[in-house]
Amino acid sequence: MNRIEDCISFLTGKAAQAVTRAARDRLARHGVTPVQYAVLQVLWEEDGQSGAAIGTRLVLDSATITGVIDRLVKLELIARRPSARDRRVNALHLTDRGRALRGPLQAEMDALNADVDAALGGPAAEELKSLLRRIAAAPLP
Amino acid sequence: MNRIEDCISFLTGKAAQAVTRAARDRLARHGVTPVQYAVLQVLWEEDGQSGAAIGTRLVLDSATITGVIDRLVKLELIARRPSARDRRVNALHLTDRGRALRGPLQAEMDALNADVDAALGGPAAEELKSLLRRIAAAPLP
DNA sequence: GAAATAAGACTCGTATACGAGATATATGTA
DNA sequence: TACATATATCTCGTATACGAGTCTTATTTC
Repeated sequence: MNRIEDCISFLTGKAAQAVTRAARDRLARHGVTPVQYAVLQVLWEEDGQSGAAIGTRLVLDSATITGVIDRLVKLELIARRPSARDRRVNALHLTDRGRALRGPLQAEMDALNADVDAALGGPAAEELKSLLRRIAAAPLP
Repeated sequence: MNRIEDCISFLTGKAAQAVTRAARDRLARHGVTPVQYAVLQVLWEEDGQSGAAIGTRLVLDSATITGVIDRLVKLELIARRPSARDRRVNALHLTDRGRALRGPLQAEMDALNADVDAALGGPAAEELKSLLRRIAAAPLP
């Protein structure tokens, strides 16, 4: 592998960088980041989940998820509420502002997905997604 | 896009996360990170390049490349040497230790690429690389 | 040649990302 | 019940990543 541009880790990183930049630009219009969006998306599906549950779903370390939640709380998009069942847990609940962002943010991300479809062509985009899923799940030694 | 797992930005990010983790584990045996490896790879090709040239090649902001170079200097793998031609520039030169890492580090990354080939199958891996290049180069609005 | 502009490197602030470790609480087992 | 273990969250330190701004030096333009 003589050229860095042929190295799989460089290629995946730069593809993610390009897509994440587009996502960041779109989401920044609404004051949130891509990872913050991902957490909100999980809570829009089911409110009141724990940080650990969200971290598992998004494949994020507990140290990382703590910081993301801190900033979402500071933005008043979610709130920590102690769980009655398990006193180690803070249940995460959307605020009204957090709920209100659902439509606008999903529209931005739908547009981004459409942009990628347009750039690659629909079948190639589906093929890419399929390969990305396989790589993300592959057990690399 | 109702599920975060179907969102292209999530998929590219998680694929990159998986591959980068494998690269980090391999490179950590030699005390360097994936981005530090990328900088070394560029210098192995041609020693004495500027930070700006490397940043352009690796698609890294000047703020980012400064930090990476700082750490490579601290590791004594490269050294900053003022350029005679342009006094704004620090030419970056490999040290003996930086040169000595070429074989071992390239072997690690060759092994990683082989792992991905094995996980996806050769043709699928080539197809993935091709799609990743297209996405990285796509002009997303 | 002087002024405007551009480019290289750097600093600062913020946001992931993660290893390591600390604390509090649950859970399983002897 | 007592103890060992596991889990949820958090803190700290380090490393990208990048926007914004500064400083110095080149280059362009008039």
